[in-house]
Amino acid sequence: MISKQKGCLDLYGTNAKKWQYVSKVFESLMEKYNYNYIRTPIFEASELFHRGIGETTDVVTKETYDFKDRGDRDITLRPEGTAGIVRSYIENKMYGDANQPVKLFYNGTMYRYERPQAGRDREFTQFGVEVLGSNDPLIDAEVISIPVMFLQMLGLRGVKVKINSLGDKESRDNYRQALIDYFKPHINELCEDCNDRLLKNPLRILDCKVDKDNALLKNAPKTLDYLNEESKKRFETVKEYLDELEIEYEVDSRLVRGLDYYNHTVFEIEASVEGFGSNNVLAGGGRYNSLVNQLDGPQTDCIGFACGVGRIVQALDLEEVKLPIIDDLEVFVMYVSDTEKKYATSLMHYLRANGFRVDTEYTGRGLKAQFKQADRLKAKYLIILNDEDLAKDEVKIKNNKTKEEELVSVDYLLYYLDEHLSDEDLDDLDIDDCKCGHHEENHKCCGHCHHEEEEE
RNA sequence: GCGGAAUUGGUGAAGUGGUUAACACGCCGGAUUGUGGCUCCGGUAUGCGUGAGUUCGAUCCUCACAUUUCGCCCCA
Repeated sequence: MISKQKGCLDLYGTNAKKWQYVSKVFESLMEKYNYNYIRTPIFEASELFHRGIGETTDVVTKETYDFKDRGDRDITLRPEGTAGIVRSYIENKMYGDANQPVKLFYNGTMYRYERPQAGRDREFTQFGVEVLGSNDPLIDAEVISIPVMFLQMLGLRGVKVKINSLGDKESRDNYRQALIDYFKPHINELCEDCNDRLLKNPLRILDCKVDKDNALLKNAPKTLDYLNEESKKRFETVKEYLDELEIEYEVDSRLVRGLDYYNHTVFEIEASVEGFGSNNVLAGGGRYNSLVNQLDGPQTDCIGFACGVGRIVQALDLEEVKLPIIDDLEVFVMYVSDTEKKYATSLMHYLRANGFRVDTEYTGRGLKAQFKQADRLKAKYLIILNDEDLAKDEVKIKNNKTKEEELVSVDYLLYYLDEHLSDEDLDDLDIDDCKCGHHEENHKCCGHCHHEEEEE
Protein backbone atom coordinates (compact mmCIF):
# COMPACT_ATOMS: atom_id res chain seq x y z
CA MET A 1 0.00 0.00 0.00
CA ILE A 2 1.21 3.46 -0.82
CA SER A 3 0.78 5.93 2.00
CA LYS A 4 0.70 9.67 1.91
CA GLN A 5 3.81 11.77 2.22
CA LYS A 6 4.96 12.86 5.64
CA GLY A 7 3.24 15.94 6.94
CA CYS A 8 0.50 15.93 4.31
CA LEU A 9 -3.18 15.68 4.99
CA ASP A 10 -6.14 13.96 3.36
CA LEU A 11 -8.99 16.29 4.05
CA TYR A 12 -12.47 14.75 3.95
CA GLY A 13 -15.62 14.20 6.00
CA THR A 14 -16.70 16.67 8.65
CA ASN A 15 -13.17 17.97 8.91
CA ALA A 16 -13.32 19.02 5.26
CA LYS A 17 -16.62 20.77 5.93
CA LYS A 18 -15.02 22.77 8.71
CA TRP A 19 -12.18 23.87 6.43
CA GLN A 20 -14.65 24.87 3.75
CA TYR A 21 -16.69 26.79 6.25
CA VAL A 22 -13.66 28.67 7.55
CA SER A 23 -12.69 29.60 3.98
CA LYS A 24 -16.22 30.67 3.16
CA VAL A 25 -16.44 32.96 6.18
CA PHE A 26 -13.13 34.54 5.22
CA GLU A 27 -14.20 35.05 1.62
CA SER A 28 -17.46 36.68 2.61
CA LEU A 29 -15.59 38.95 4.99
CA MET A 30 -13.25 39.97 2.19
CA GLU A 31 -16.23 41.18 0.17
CA LYS A 32 -17.15 43.51 3.00
CA TYR A 33 -13.63 44.91 3.15
CA ASN A 34 -13.48 45.15 -0.65
CA TYR A 35 -10.43 42.95 -1.18
CA ASN A 36 -10.06 41.04 -4.45
CA TYR A 37 -9.15 37.40 -4.87
CA ILE A 38 -5.78 36.57 -6.40
CA ARG A 39 -4.38 33.16 -7.22
CA THR A 40 -0.73 32.79 -8.04
CA PRO A 41 1.15 29.59 -8.92
CA ILE A 42 2.06 27.06 -6.27
CA PHE A 43 5.61 26.93 -7.62
CA GLU A 44 7.87 29.79 -8.64
CA ALA A 45 11.51 30.31 -9.57
CA SER A 46 13.62 29.54 -6.50
CA GLU A 47 15.28 32.92 -6.80
CA LEU A 48 12.04 34.71 -5.94
CA PHE A 49 11.94 33.25 -2.46
CA HIS A 50 15.65 33.55 -1.88
CA ARG A 51 15.65 37.23 -2.70
CA GLY A 52 12.23 37.93 -1.28
CA ILE A 53 12.09 36.17 2.05
CA GLY A 54 15.78 36.50 2.86
CA GLU A 55 18.78 34.35 2.08
CA THR A 56 19.56 33.69 5.74
CA THR A 57 16.08 32.98 7.07
CA ASP A 58 15.33 29.47 8.25
CA VAL A 59 12.38 29.25 5.92
CA VAL A 60 14.69 29.59 2.93
CA THR A 61 17.82 27.84 4.17
CA LYS A 62 16.25 24.66 5.47
CA GLU A 63 12.55 24.51 4.82
CA THR A 64 11.87 24.96 1.12
CA TYR A 65 10.87 22.24 -1.31
CA ASP A 66 13.39 22.78 -4.09
CA PHE A 67 13.72 20.76 -7.25
CA LYS A 68 14.80 20.95 -10.86
CA ASP A 69 12.15 20.61 -13.52
CA ARG A 70 12.71 18.79 -16.82
CA GLY A 71 14.05 21.96 -18.34
CA ASP A 72 16.71 22.16 -15.63
CA ARG A 73 15.07 25.21 -14.04
CA ASP A 74 15.35 25.79 -10.29
CA ILE A 75 11.85 25.57 -8.90
CA THR A 76 10.54 26.04 -5.36
CA LEU A 77 7.15 25.21 -3.94
CA ARG A 78 5.93 28.40 -2.31
CA PRO A 79 6.58 28.47 1.45
CA GLU A 80 4.35 31.53 1.93
CA GLY A 81 2.04 33.74 -0.06
CA THR A 82 3.56 37.20 -0.11
CA ALA A 83 6.52 36.75 -2.46
CA GLY A 84 4.40 35.30 -5.26
CA ILE A 85 1.87 38.09 -4.99
CA VAL A 86 4.55 40.75 -5.04
CA ARG A 87 6.01 39.10 -8.14
CA SER A 88 2.59 39.13 -9.76
CA TYR A 89 2.03 42.75 -8.76
CA ILE A 90 5.24 43.76 -10.47
CA GLU A 91 4.89 41.50 -13.50
CA ASN A 92 1.31 42.61 -14.18
CA LYS A 93 2.18 46.24 -13.49
CA MET A 94 -0.60 46.57 -10.95
CA TYR A 95 1.15 49.68 -9.68
CA GLY A 96 -0.24 51.33 -12.78
CA ASP A 97 -3.88 50.51 -11.93
CA ALA A 98 -6.13 53.48 -11.37
CA ASN A 99 -7.37 51.88 -8.16
CA GLN A 100 -4.79 52.32 -5.43
CA PRO A 101 -3.94 50.80 -3.12
CA VAL A 102 -4.29 47.31 -4.57
CA LYS A 103 -6.11 45.23 -1.96
CA LEU A 104 -5.78 41.49 -2.50
CA PHE A 105 -6.59 38.29 -0.66
CA TYR A 106 -5.49 34.72 -1.26
CA ASN A 107 -6.21 31.24 0.04
CA GLY A 108 -4.07 28.27 -0.88
CA THR A 109 -1.59 25.58 0.02
CA MET A 110 1.98 26.35 1.05
CA TYR A 111 4.93 23.98 1.46
CA ARG A 112 7.70 23.81 4.00
CA TYR A 113 10.02 20.89 4.56
CA GLU A 114 9.70 20.63 8.31
CA ARG A 115 9.29 17.99 10.96
CA PRO A 116 5.53 17.72 11.41
CA GLN A 117 3.98 18.26 14.83
CA ALA A 118 0.92 19.81 16.42
CA GLY A 119 -0.37 22.62 14.23
CA ARG A 120 2.31 22.18 11.60
CA ASP A 121 2.30 20.22 8.37
CA ARG A 122 4.55 20.14 5.33
CA GLU A 123 1.64 20.98 3.10
CA PHE A 124 -0.57 23.48 4.81
CA THR A 125 -3.20 26.00 3.86
CA GLN A 126 -2.95 29.70 4.48
CA PHE A 127 -5.13 32.57 3.58
CA GLY A 128 -4.25 36.19 3.97
CA VAL A 129 -4.29 39.64 2.48
CA GLU A 130 -1.77 41.98 0.92
CA VAL A 131 -2.30 45.70 0.48
CA LEU A 132 0.14 47.21 -1.96
CA GLY A 133 0.61 50.92 -2.54
CA SER A 134 -0.22 52.69 0.70
CA ASN A 135 1.71 53.67 3.76
CA ASP A 136 -1.35 55.05 5.54
CA PRO A 137 -1.41 53.86 9.17
CA LEU A 138 -5.14 53.36 8.71
CA ILE A 139 -4.30 50.44 6.43
CA ASP A 140 -2.10 48.93 9.14
CA ALA A 141 -5.00 49.07 11.56
CA GLU A 142 -7.42 47.71 8.98
CA VAL A 143 -5.18 44.76 8.14
CA ILE A 144 -4.85 43.92 11.83
CA SER A 145 -8.60 44.21 12.25
CA ILE A 146 -9.35 41.62 9.58
CA PRO A 147 -8.10 38.50 11.39
CA VAL A 148 -9.49 39.83 14.65
CA MET A 149 -12.95 40.26 13.19
CA PHE A 150 -12.65 36.99 11.34
CA LEU A 151 -11.88 34.97 14.47
CA GLN A 152 -14.72 36.71 16.25
CA MET A 153 -17.11 35.72 13.46
CA LEU A 154 -16.05 32.11 13.82
CA GLY A 155 -16.81 32.30 17.52
CA LEU A 156 -13.27 31.87 18.74
CA ARG A 157 -12.85 33.64 22.03
CA GLY A 158 -9.82 34.76 23.96
CA VAL A 159 -7.53 35.71 21.12
CA LYS A 160 -4.75 38.12 21.90
CA VAL A 161 -3.39 40.76 19.55
CA LYS A 162 0.29 41.58 19.92
CA ILE A 163 1.86 44.43 18.02
CA ASN A 164 5.24 46.02 17.74
CA SER A 165 7.10 48.33 15.44
CA LEU A 166 10.47 47.67 13.92
CA GLY A 167 10.59 51.18 12.49
CA ASP A 168 11.97 52.21 9.15
CA LYS A 169 15.26 50.98 7.76
CA GLU A 170 17.32 53.51 9.72
CA SER A 171 15.63 52.63 12.99
CA ARG A 172 15.89 48.95 12.34
CA ASP A 173 19.59 49.11 11.49
CA ASN A 174 20.35 51.20 14.58
CA TYR A 175 18.45 48.80 16.74
CA ARG A 176 20.15 45.80 15.26
CA GLN A 177 23.55 47.29 15.97
CA ALA A 178 22.52 48.21 19.51
CA LEU A 179 21.49 44.61 20.15
CA ILE A 180 24.74 43.24 18.84
CA ASP A 181 26.72 45.66 20.99
CA TYR A 182 24.62 44.77 23.99
CA PHE A 183 24.78 40.99 23.67
CA LYS A 184 28.29 40.54 22.36
CA PRO A 185 30.17 40.85 25.69
CA HIS A 186 27.82 38.34 27.32
CA ILE A 187 27.23 35.97 24.47
CA ASN A 188 28.62 32.94 26.24
CA GLU A 189 25.88 33.27 28.86
CA LEU A 190 23.32 32.48 26.19
CA CYS A 191 22.33 29.24 24.52
CA GLU A 192 23.99 27.82 21.46
CA ASP A 193 21.22 28.91 19.12
CA CYS A 194 21.49 32.46 20.38
CA ASN A 195 25.19 32.45 19.59
CA ASP A 196 24.30 31.64 16.01
CA ARG A 197 21.64 34.30 15.96
CA LEU A 198 23.91 37.11 17.16
CA LEU A 199 25.20 38.15 13.76
CA LYS A 200 22.65 36.46 11.56
CA ASN A 201 19.50 37.80 13.12
CA PRO A 202 20.04 39.32 16.56
CA LEU A 203 16.36 40.29 16.85
CA ARG A 204 15.50 36.65 17.22
CA ILE A 205 17.49 36.35 20.44
CA LEU A 206 14.70 38.33 22.03
CA ASP A 207 12.11 35.62 21.72
CA CYS A 208 14.43 32.71 22.46
CA LYS A 209 12.63 30.17 24.58
CA VAL A 210 15.72 28.74 26.23
CA ASP A 211 16.97 32.05 27.51
CA LYS A 212 13.62 33.68 28.03
CA ASP A 213 14.13 34.07 31.79
CA ASN A 214 17.64 35.39 31.49
CA ALA A 215 17.92 38.91 32.93
CA LEU A 216 20.03 39.79 29.93
CA LEU A 217 16.99 39.50 27.71
CA LYS A 218 14.71 41.37 30.04
CA ASN A 219 17.03 44.34 30.17
CA ALA A 220 17.87 44.30 26.49
CA PRO A 221 17.34 47.44 24.44
CA LYS A 222 13.75 47.79 23.26
CA THR A 223 12.79 48.26 19.64
CA LEU A 224 10.63 51.21 20.53
CA ASP A 225 13.53 53.12 22.10
CA TYR A 226 15.37 53.01 18.81
CA LEU A 227 12.60 54.27 16.60
CA ASN A 228 13.34 57.60 15.05
CA GLU A 229 10.78 60.37 15.49
CA GLU A 230 8.95 59.62 12.31
CA SER A 231 8.66 55.89 12.99
CA LYS A 232 7.56 56.52 16.54
CA LYS A 233 4.88 58.91 15.41
CA ARG A 234 3.71 56.48 12.80
CA PHE A 235 3.36 53.71 15.36
CA GLU A 236 1.35 56.00 17.64
CA THR A 237 -1.03 56.75 14.79
CA VAL A 238 -1.52 53.05 14.07
CA LYS A 239 -2.46 52.54 17.71
CA GLU A 240 -4.93 55.43 17.56
CA TYR A 241 -6.71 53.84 14.62
CA LEU A 242 -6.76 50.51 16.43
CA ASP A 243 -8.47 52.27 19.32
CA GLU A 244 -11.04 53.68 16.90
CA LEU A 245 -11.68 50.13 15.70
CA GLU A 246 -12.07 49.03 19.33
CA ILE A 247 -9.38 46.42 19.00
CA GLU A 248 -7.59 45.48 22.17
CA TYR A 249 -3.89 44.93 21.74
CA GLU A 250 -0.73 44.52 23.69
CA VAL A 251 2.53 46.14 22.65
CA ASP A 252 5.19 43.45 22.82
CA SER A 253 8.65 44.85 22.34
CA ARG A 254 10.03 41.35 21.90
CA LEU A 255 7.83 40.60 18.94
CA VAL A 256 10.05 40.29 15.91
CA ARG A 257 9.29 38.14 12.94
CA GLY A 258 11.30 35.59 11.08
CA LEU A 259 11.09 36.89 7.57
CA ASP A 260 13.56 39.58 6.56
CA TYR A 261 11.19 41.81 4.69
CA TYR A 262 9.29 43.27 7.61
CA ASN A 263 9.56 46.84 8.84
CA HIS A 264 7.38 49.22 10.87
CA THR A 265 4.24 47.47 12.11
CA VAL A 266 4.44 43.77 12.90
CA PHE A 267 1.70 41.80 14.65
CA GLU A 268 0.57 38.37 15.72
CA ILE A 269 -2.77 36.98 16.79
CA GLU A 270 -2.41 34.35 19.47
CA ALA A 271 -4.91 31.79 20.63
CA SER A 272 -5.09 31.22 24.33
CA VAL A 273 -6.11 27.61 23.89
CA GLU A 274 -5.00 24.81 26.16
CA GLY A 275 -2.95 22.12 24.52
CA PHE A 276 -1.68 24.18 21.62
CA GLY A 277 1.97 24.13 22.56
CA SER A 278 4.20 26.69 20.92
CA ASN A 279 2.19 26.81 17.72
CA ASN A 280 -0.49 29.04 19.13
CA VAL A 281 0.01 31.87 16.64
CA LEU A 282 -3.09 31.84 14.45
CA ALA A 283 -2.21 34.78 12.26
CA GLY A 284 0.76 37.02 11.77
CA GLY A 285 1.92 39.73 9.49
CA GLY A 286 3.40 43.13 9.10
CA ARG A 287 4.52 45.89 6.84
CA TYR A 288 7.09 45.37 4.11
CA ASN A 289 7.82 48.65 2.40
CA SER A 290 10.98 47.61 0.64
CA LEU A 291 10.09 44.22 -0.80
CA VAL A 292 8.60 45.36 -4.12
CA ASN A 293 11.63 47.51 -4.69
CA GLN A 294 13.96 44.70 -3.79
CA LEU A 295 12.29 42.48 -6.38
CA ASP A 296 12.89 45.04 -9.13
CA GLY A 297 9.57 46.88 -8.88
CA PRO A 298 8.99 50.53 -8.09
CA GLN A 299 9.09 51.69 -4.48
CA THR A 300 5.76 50.49 -3.07
CA ASP A 301 4.60 50.47 0.55
CA CYS A 302 2.82 47.26 1.51
CA ILE A 303 1.35 45.37 4.43
CA GLY A 304 -0.24 41.98 4.80
CA PHE A 305 -1.02 39.08 7.07
CA ALA A 306 -1.34 35.31 6.77
CA CYS A 307 -3.43 32.89 8.70
CA GLY A 308 -3.17 29.10 8.93
CA VAL A 309 -6.45 27.36 8.22
CA GLY A 310 -5.39 24.12 9.91
CA ARG A 311 -4.51 25.92 13.11
CA ILE A 312 -7.80 27.79 13.10
CA VAL A 313 -9.77 24.58 12.74
CA GLN A 314 -7.67 22.99 15.45
CA ALA A 315 -8.30 25.91 17.78
CA LEU A 316 -12.03 25.73 17.07
CA ASP A 317 -11.98 22.02 17.90
CA LEU A 318 -10.04 22.51 21.12
CA GLU A 319 -12.41 25.29 22.17
CA GLU A 320 -15.36 23.12 21.12
CA VAL A 321 -16.86 25.88 19.04
CA LYS A 322 -19.90 24.61 17.19
CA LEU A 323 -19.96 25.67 13.56
CA PRO A 324 -23.17 25.99 11.55
CA ILE A 325 -22.27 23.19 9.20
CA ILE A 326 -24.90 21.33 7.23
CA ASP A 327 -24.49 17.65 8.04
CA ASP A 328 -28.04 16.44 7.63
CA LEU A 329 -30.45 15.68 4.83
CA GLU A 330 -33.90 17.08 4.19
CA VAL A 331 -35.36 14.08 2.42
CA PHE A 332 -34.41 10.43 2.03
CA VAL A 333 -36.31 8.53 -0.65
CA MET A 334 -36.97 4.82 -0.01
CA TYR A 335 -38.12 2.13 -2.40
CA VAL A 336 -38.19 -1.63 -2.87
CA SER A 337 -39.54 -2.62 -6.27
CA ASP A 338 -38.06 -1.66 -9.65
CA THR A 339 -40.99 0.55 -10.56
CA GLU A 340 -40.66 2.33 -7.22
CA LYS A 341 -36.94 2.78 -7.88
CA LYS A 342 -37.65 4.40 -11.24
CA TYR A 343 -40.16 6.68 -9.63
CA ALA A 344 -37.60 7.47 -6.90
CA THR A 345 -35.14 8.50 -9.58
CA SER A 346 -37.39 11.11 -11.13
CA LEU A 347 -38.83 12.25 -7.82
CA MET A 348 -35.39 12.85 -6.41
CA HIS A 349 -34.39 14.82 -9.50
CA TYR A 350 -37.52 16.92 -9.16
CA LEU A 351 -36.92 17.67 -5.48
CA ARG A 352 -33.26 18.52 -6.01
CA ALA A 353 -34.11 20.81 -8.90
CA ASN A 354 -36.45 22.59 -6.51
CA GLY A 355 -33.69 23.17 -3.99
CA PHE A 356 -34.06 20.36 -1.48
CA ARG A 357 -31.18 18.29 -0.14
CA VAL A 358 -32.16 14.78 -1.11
CA ASP A 359 -30.56 11.36 -1.16
CA THR A 360 -31.62 7.77 -1.67
CA GLU A 361 -30.51 4.15 -1.52
CA TYR A 362 -27.83 2.87 -3.91
CA THR A 363 -26.56 -0.44 -2.55
CA GLY A 364 -29.57 -2.74 -2.74
CA ARG A 365 -30.41 -2.61 0.94
CA GLY A 366 -33.74 -3.86 2.18
CA LEU A 367 -36.34 -1.52 3.61
CA LYS A 368 -35.19 -2.08 7.17
CA ALA A 369 -31.62 -1.16 6.33
CA GLN A 370 -32.84 1.87 4.41
CA PHE A 371 -34.41 3.20 7.59
CA LYS A 372 -31.06 2.82 9.32
CA GLN A 373 -29.27 4.50 6.46
CA ALA A 374 -31.73 7.41 6.61
CA ASP A 375 -30.93 7.83 10.32
CA ARG A 376 -27.23 7.78 9.64
CA LEU A 377 -27.65 10.52 7.07
CA LYS A 378 -29.77 12.46 9.58
CA ALA A 379 -32.71 12.70 7.20
CA LYS A 380 -35.50 14.93 8.46
CA TYR A 381 -38.15 13.45 6.19
CA LEU A 382 -38.50 10.01 4.68
CA ILE A 383 -40.47 9.40 1.53
CA ILE A 384 -41.46 5.76 1.44
CA LEU A 385 -42.58 4.83 -2.06
CA ASN A 386 -45.24 2.23 -2.54
CA ASP A 387 -46.66 1.05 -5.88
CA GLU A 388 -50.20 1.23 -4.58
CA ASP A 389 -49.81 4.83 -3.43
CA LEU A 390 -48.11 5.77 -6.68
CA ALA A 391 -51.05 4.43 -8.66
CA LYS A 392 -53.08 7.13 -6.91
CA ASP A 393 -50.34 9.75 -7.43
CA GLU A 394 -49.62 9.86 -3.74
CA VAL A 395 -46.48 9.34 -1.66
CA LYS A 396 -46.08 8.45 1.96
CA ILE A 397 -43.95 10.95 3.84
CA LYS A 398 -42.73 10.39 7.36
CA ASN A 399 -41.36 12.94 9.78
CA ASN A 400 -38.33 11.15 11.14
CA LYS A 401 -38.41 13.00 14.42
CA THR A 402 -42.07 12.70 15.41
CA LYS A 403 -42.52 9.45 13.42
CA GLU A 404 -45.80 10.81 12.08
CA GLU A 405 -46.76 9.60 8.63
CA GLU A 406 -48.91 11.26 6.04
CA LEU A 407 -50.09 10.32 2.59
CA VAL A 408 -49.48 13.34 0.39
CA SER A 409 -50.51 14.04 -3.18
CA VAL A 410 -47.48 14.40 -5.44
CA ASP A 411 -48.70 17.78 -6.66
CA TYR A 412 -48.74 19.00 -3.11
CA LEU A 413 -45.34 17.62 -2.13
CA LEU A 414 -43.18 20.71 -2.70
CA TYR A 415 -45.53 22.88 -0.76
CA TYR A 416 -45.69 20.29 2.02
CA LEU A 417 -41.92 20.11 2.37
CA ASP A 418 -41.51 23.88 2.20
CA GLU A 419 -43.96 24.37 5.04
CA HIS A 420 -42.66 21.63 7.29
CA LEU A 421 -38.97 22.22 6.80
CA SER A 422 -39.11 25.96 7.46
CA ASP A 423 -40.90 25.26 10.74
CA GLU A 424 -38.14 22.87 11.69
CA ASP A 425 -35.40 25.36 10.90
CA LEU A 426 -36.75 27.73 13.49
CA ASP A 427 -36.93 24.95 16.05
CA ASP A 428 -33.37 23.92 15.36
CA LEU A 429 -31.83 27.27 16.09
CA ASP A 430 -30.33 27.27 19.49
CA ILE A 431 -29.19 30.66 20.58
CA ASP A 432 -27.14 29.16 23.39
CA ASP A 433 -24.82 27.63 20.83
CA CYS A 434 -23.93 31.04 19.56
CA LYS A 435 -20.50 32.11 20.72
CA CYS A 436 -20.24 35.47 19.04
CA GLY A 437 -21.71 37.44 21.92
CA HIS A 438 -23.70 39.63 19.58
CA HIS A 439 -27.03 37.91 19.37
CA GLU A 440 -28.89 40.39 21.50
CA GLU A 441 -28.19 42.96 18.87
CA ASN A 442 -29.09 40.54 16.11
CA HIS A 443 -25.78 40.85 14.34
CA LYS A 444 -25.20 38.93 11.16
CA CYS A 445 -21.82 37.78 12.23
CA CYS A 446 -21.74 34.17 13.15
CA GLY A 447 -24.23 32.30 11.05
CA HIS A 448 -26.40 31.58 14.06
CA CYS A 449 -27.93 34.95 14.50
CA HIS A 450 -29.74 36.02 11.39
CA HIS A 451 -32.62 33.61 11.33
CA GLU A 452 -35.23 36.34 11.48
CA GLU A 453 -33.91 38.07 8.40
CA GLU A 454 -33.49 35.35 5.83
CA GLU A 455 -34.86 37.29 2.87
CA GLU A 456 -32.39 39.33 0.88
C1' G B 1 18.40 19.07 10.99
C1' C B 2 18.06 16.95 16.48
C1' G B 3 15.33 14.11 20.45
C1' G B 4 11.07 11.02 22.78
C1' A B 5 6.54 7.84 22.05
C1' A B 6 3.43 4.95 18.95
C1' U B 7 1.70 1.57 14.62
C1' U B 8 -3.18 -5.20 15.74
C1' G B 9 -10.21 -5.58 11.59
C1' G B 10 -14.70 -0.54 9.28
C1' U B 11 -13.81 1.66 14.54
C1' G B 12 -12.09 1.43 19.92
C1' A B 13 -8.92 -1.90 21.60
C1' A B 14 -6.99 -6.94 24.68
C1' G B 15 -3.18 -10.37 23.90
C1' U B 16 0.80 -14.47 23.58
C1' G B 17 7.71 -17.03 21.07
C1' G B 18 4.02 -22.51 19.30
C1' U B 19 -3.07 -25.53 17.37
C1' U B 20 -9.07 -21.69 15.55
C1' A B 21 -5.82 -13.56 17.43
C1' A B 22 -10.26 -11.92 23.32
C1' C B 23 -14.03 -8.31 24.02
C1' A B 24 -17.02 -4.13 22.50
C1' C B 25 -19.15 -0.94 18.85
C1' G B 26 -20.29 -0.87 13.87
C1' C B 27 -21.80 -3.34 9.53
C1' C B 28 -24.53 -7.52 6.86
C1' G B 29 -28.41 -11.27 7.22
C1' G B 30 -32.53 -13.71 9.89
C1' A B 31 -36.74 -13.95 13.71
C1' U B 32 -40.51 -9.54 11.55
C1' U B 33 -45.24 -12.29 4.70
C1' G B 34 -42.83 -3.85 2.82
C1' U B 35 -41.87 0.53 8.40
C1' G B 36 -36.54 0.17 11.39
C1' G B 37 -34.11 2.28 15.69
C1' C B 38 -35.58 -2.61 21.87
C1' U B 39 -34.61 -7.96 22.12
C1' C B 40 -32.70 -12.63 20.40
C1' C B 41 -29.83 -15.65 16.73
C1' G B 42 -26.02 -16.05 12.93
C1' G B 43 -21.97 -13.79 9.86
C1' U B 44 -17.90 -10.40 9.77
C1' A B 45 -8.75 -10.02 10.40
C1' U B 46 -5.49 -16.85 5.75
C1' G B 47 -4.26 -11.24 9.57
C1' C B 48 -1.19 -8.06 13.87
C1' G B 49 2.72 -0.77 9.42
C1' U B 50 6.71 -2.50 5.40
C1' G B 51 11.23 -5.27 4.55
C1' A B 52 15.04 -8.25 6.40
C1' G B 53 17.32 -11.14 10.48
C1' U B 54 17.39 -14.57 15.04
C1' U B 55 14.53 -19.28 15.75
C1' C B 56 12.29 -25.86 14.56
C1' G B 57 8.52 -21.82 14.78
C1' A B 58 7.28 -14.78 15.52
C1' U B 59 2.04 -10.37 15.70
C1' C B 60 5.16 -10.93 20.12
C1' C B 61 12.87 -10.69 20.10
C1' U B 62 16.73 -7.64 16.83
C1' C B 63 17.73 -4.13 12.88
C1' A B 64 16.37 -0.91 8.96
C1' C B 65 12.61 1.89 6.56
C1' A B 66 7.71 4.24 6.31
C1' U B 67 3.79 6.79 8.60
C1' U B 68 1.56 9.06 12.98
C1' U B 69 2.23 11.83 17.33
C1' C B 70 4.88 15.11 20.98
C1' G B 71 9.00 18.50 21.83
C1' C B 72 13.54 21.65 19.98
C1' C B 73 14.77 25.00 15.88
C1' C B 74 11.56 28.00 13.01
C1' C B 75 6.92 29.49 11.46
C1' A B 76 0.73 30.40 10.11
